[in-house]
Formats: sequence, C-alpha cells, structure tokens
Amino acid sequence: MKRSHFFIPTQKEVPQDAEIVSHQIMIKGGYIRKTAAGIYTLLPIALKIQKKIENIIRKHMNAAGAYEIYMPVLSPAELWMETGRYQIYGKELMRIKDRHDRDFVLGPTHEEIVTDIVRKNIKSYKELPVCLYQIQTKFRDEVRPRFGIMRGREFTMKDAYSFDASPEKAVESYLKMEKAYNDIFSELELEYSEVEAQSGPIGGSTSKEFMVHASSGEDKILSCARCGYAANIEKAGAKYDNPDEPLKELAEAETRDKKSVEDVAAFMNMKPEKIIKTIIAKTEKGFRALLLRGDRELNTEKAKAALGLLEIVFATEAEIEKITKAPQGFSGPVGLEDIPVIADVSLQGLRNAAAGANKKDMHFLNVNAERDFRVEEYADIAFAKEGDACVKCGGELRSFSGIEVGHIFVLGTKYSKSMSARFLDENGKEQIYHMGCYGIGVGRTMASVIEQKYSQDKGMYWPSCIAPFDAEILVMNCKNEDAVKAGQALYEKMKAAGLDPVIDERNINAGIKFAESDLLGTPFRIVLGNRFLETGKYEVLKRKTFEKTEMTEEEVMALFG
RNA sequence: CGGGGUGUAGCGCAGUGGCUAGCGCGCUUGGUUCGGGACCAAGAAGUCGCUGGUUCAAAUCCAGCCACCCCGACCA
Repeated sequence: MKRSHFFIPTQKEVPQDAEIVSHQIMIKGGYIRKTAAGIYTLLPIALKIQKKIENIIRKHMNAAGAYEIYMPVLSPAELWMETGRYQIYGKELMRIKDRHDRDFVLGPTHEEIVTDIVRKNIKSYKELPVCLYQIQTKFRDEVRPRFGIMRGREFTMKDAYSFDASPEKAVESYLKMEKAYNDIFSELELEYSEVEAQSGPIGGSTSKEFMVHASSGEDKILSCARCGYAANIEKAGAKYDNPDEPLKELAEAETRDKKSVEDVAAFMNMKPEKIIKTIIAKTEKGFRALLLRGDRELNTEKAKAALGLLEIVFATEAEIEKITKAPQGFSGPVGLEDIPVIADVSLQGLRNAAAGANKKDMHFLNVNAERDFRVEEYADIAFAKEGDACVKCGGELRSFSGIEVGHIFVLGTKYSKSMSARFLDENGKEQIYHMGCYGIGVGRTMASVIEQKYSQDKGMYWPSCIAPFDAEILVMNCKNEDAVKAGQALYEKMKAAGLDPVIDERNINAGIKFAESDLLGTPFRIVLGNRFLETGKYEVLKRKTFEKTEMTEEEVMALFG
C-alpha cells in the first residue's frame, strides 16, 4: 500500500474527551472515528487489525473443536421472554418494533438464540458435545459508554456456547475453552491474568475473566504472588486473623454523636478492626443485619452470591429506626432479635469488640459473638483488599488494574431449563443440556494491545500477527529520485515475497513521517535517508525491542523468514 | 438513572448585549526547507447545538428541548 493513497486520517490534536491512551492513539492515528456516543466507525487500519484478531480467535476456537455459525443480530422478543431476560435485562437491551408492531431486540448476547437452535436440531447424546461460536456485532445500551471502543454500545464480540450431557462434561468443555483463550491471548503478546470472577446476572457457577494488565483498566484484581491465586475484587476472598484473648465483661459506653466507625474508633482510642459494623440491609427476602469488621466494606455482589439473594440495598434511616429502635449509627447485633444476623468471615474469632447498642449515643464494649448475640450465618460478604492474606495460602495479596477482554462461564442449566432444551441419553431418557458460554471483546482486545504496547517516547508497536502492515518503508527525501526509486524497488520486492508493506513516499516533512509512523506501529520501520544514498544500507527499527540496525536488502528480506 | 459540566470552522480554544465573530493547529495554492508534526506569503472554510422568548440590537440574557462529556451502580 502506498501511504499517499491510503485512508489514514491522522490528526495532531485529539478531542478532549479521549482520556485513555488507546482512545487517543486510535483518534490521532486515524484508526477510528466517532459516529455517536459509544458508536464508532472503524477506518481501514483498525479494520485490518480487527480482522486479524478475529482470525487468530477463529484458529484457536476451531482447534478446540468449536464450529463457527452466524446468528442474527435481530431476534424476536419471544425467545427473551422464555428465559425472562426480556424483563430482567432492563434498559441495556435495545428493543425495536417491526412494521407489524412485533417486538424485537438487538442482541447483546445470544444464549437464547443458540439454545433455540440447538434444542430444535440436536436430539441425541451421540451428537454431544457441541460448541458453537460466532463473531458478531453486539448491542448493549450502556448507561455510560466510554473510552472509545473499549466500552461501546455497539461492539464486536466473539461469543461461544457449549452444550454437554452432564455437569462433568460441561467442565471438560469449559477447560478446552480456557486453554483456547490462553492460546489466543498469548499469541497476541498480551500480558494478562486469568482471574476468578463473579458470575453475575448471566448466571452459572464457575467463571473466570481474562484481564489484560493496564493501569487504565476498569477492573481491580487481587493476586497472590506466592501461590498465584488471582480474583476480581468483586469475588476475591481473604484470610483474617483476630488475636485470641480472654473474654471481658460486656460494658456500655457513651459515644455522643459518634456514628461512623472512624469516629467511634478515634473516640474510644481503639483500632477499627475491633469494632463491629452493623449494616441493616433490605433484600427481597426481608431485612438482614450484616455485620462487618470495622475496617471492611460490604461487597454486595459477594453478599448476594453467598446468601443466595438477588437484591441487597441499604435500609433507609426510617427503616433502621423501626428495626433497631435507635438512630442510624448506633445499630449493633446485641439485642437485635427481629431480623437474621449475618456476620462476615472477618469477624470470626474477634474478641471484646465494640458495637452499637441500638440506643442513641451508646455503644457496647467487650462484645463477643455467641455469648452476647447469635450469628445465624458466617459468610464472605466483604471486599478483600491489598495487603490481606490470601485465602488459599496466606501469602500477601497485591492489587492491580485490568481490562476484561474475555470471560468464560460454566452456565449449568439456567437457559436449557427455562427453554426446555433436551436430548435423549443412552437410556432413552430426556435430559437437559449443561451449558457454558465464553466471550471475547474483539474491539476491546485491539484497544488493550494499544494500552499495553504504546509508549510516549517509542510510539506504538503492533505484534506482527495483527499488525496493519508487515513493515513500513519511509523515504526521507522524496525529491531525490534515486531514493524514491530504491524505496519503491524494495516495496515491490517485499510484495513479490508475499508481504504486505506500506511505503511513505509523500513529499512532506520528515517529522510528520516519523510521527505518523509511530502511530501506525508496524513491527519494522525501514528508513531510506542520506545514509542509504551513501552506503546503500537501510536503517531498520525493530519496534518490538526498539533496536536500530543498518541492513542490506538481503538482511531486510531475511527478517520475514 | 442520580450528581456535575460543556455545546462557537475538521481539532483545540477566545469572545458575557453593539456594528464585518476571532486565534492556534489542520486544509488549499505558491515558494523556501528536507532525519522527528519546519518556515514565509496568499486563500477557503461558521444556520455560534435546536426552538421559542426578551430587546432598537442576542454567540452573549431567559425558557424548553437535544446532543456530548465527567463521577457512581453494570459489562466483552
């Protein structure tokens, strides 16, 4: 491709709303343009890269035995009503009506559609397992799209769905996908971690996320350097250690106007770890008292999962007063008889703690579980944090940020059950499919590569398997015919060798060529300048290592093996 | 959806009641440069987000609407 005839509209300044590196580079470098909020047009180089990423995904999905299909973007509302997601999905689901006033949705994911296909077409255990995938445009009417194509309302996703005869077989399918995902992200030269994740509204039991390491990532991950445990902070657990000590006698203390844990701790000159924080929560099954150690925050996602609840919200002040007979800030478990008391695991073994007395301006001292109040259940309901002890091995947890580029789930029978997707087993008995689902954000993966591979002083580097071109030839002085001819000769030679080079033969300032080259990030930059005219050698920059070498034509061609 | 903010040339911005709406970058033409977004000169480019109102006069004041952005809960 000749740079003079290719559509790469670069710009020197970027719009103010581009906050993260990948968004900035994609606008600056002429990769994408915004069409509406969260909706982008991919320009030629971004499309080229995306297609290469798609093909790498295809290669590994096919190798894992999955079959590519293509389901419609538009699907009838009835399928979504079968599983109840037409209601549950909420406003994020794009809904439209056809000319007959029938309801349709623009697919945000395809469990319903694929389950419908499978239930109508697979009837025997002999045909299992089956794993179907597609690469397609998805629609999610995000409340707040941001960061360019990182979180758009329309985006490209690879979604795969496995169907198995038993839970054990479903796990086998899941493990195959896990391997395929590791192969994919490794080939893309991404630094990433596979972390335990909360399943959330898609449902299912086991789930892992593939997190690309990036400071701009929206997810927080805790990981243990000693044993390798890693989990999304939404899910991560920790071990807690409370010093053993002889029980002291329960006592009351006046704590006028001291409501928050910090205030109480400071006032009583004790560590927040010695205070029991009591949260009155409203759930779909009624009110609950949730106890946390004073240095902990409630993690509603973990709490929902641990307690089998769908909704947990904080009670209002009026509700708190009604239940505890005291104003907000003085709630405590002692004497709280009317609602179930659930304690976070951080409270196990805590002795002689302070807690609200369910009386205005009063706290109890030397509160001890079992002796002074009854705990219905200990559950893991608090956020773990950096510095905590690893749940698996007790090592120290470190925190980092990540971009979620992939997510794999064991789904169980959530969809097959509600949609009556059945097959006949060896005994001629009807059984329900055990499913799994597996997603990769394709555009997001492309953006993640930029987040990781772009640097201010060295520019962009695209790994050769997905680079927009194999190499870029920069002819520095385009008024010099010899230089232009030599550049073009090399360009033709590379093309003849089956390579996909780009040549910048525009008669423009050198600075612009270098700046734009840094935005394009081809694995090799081959410069023909004055040195070339003197020595006949090309200056080659290998972007992966940022090494500069002078090379003969033969050596240049040898780079591509 | 809650809170905050912004809409003026392709991009970044200035212009708070006054006559022809500016500046930098980018773009076009000519010239000089020619290894890190260079310089000189001449140009083209705007329904001042939309609708309505106040006024002799509105980008500027008022109202409504729309779009976009930032902070939260959600997700590939």
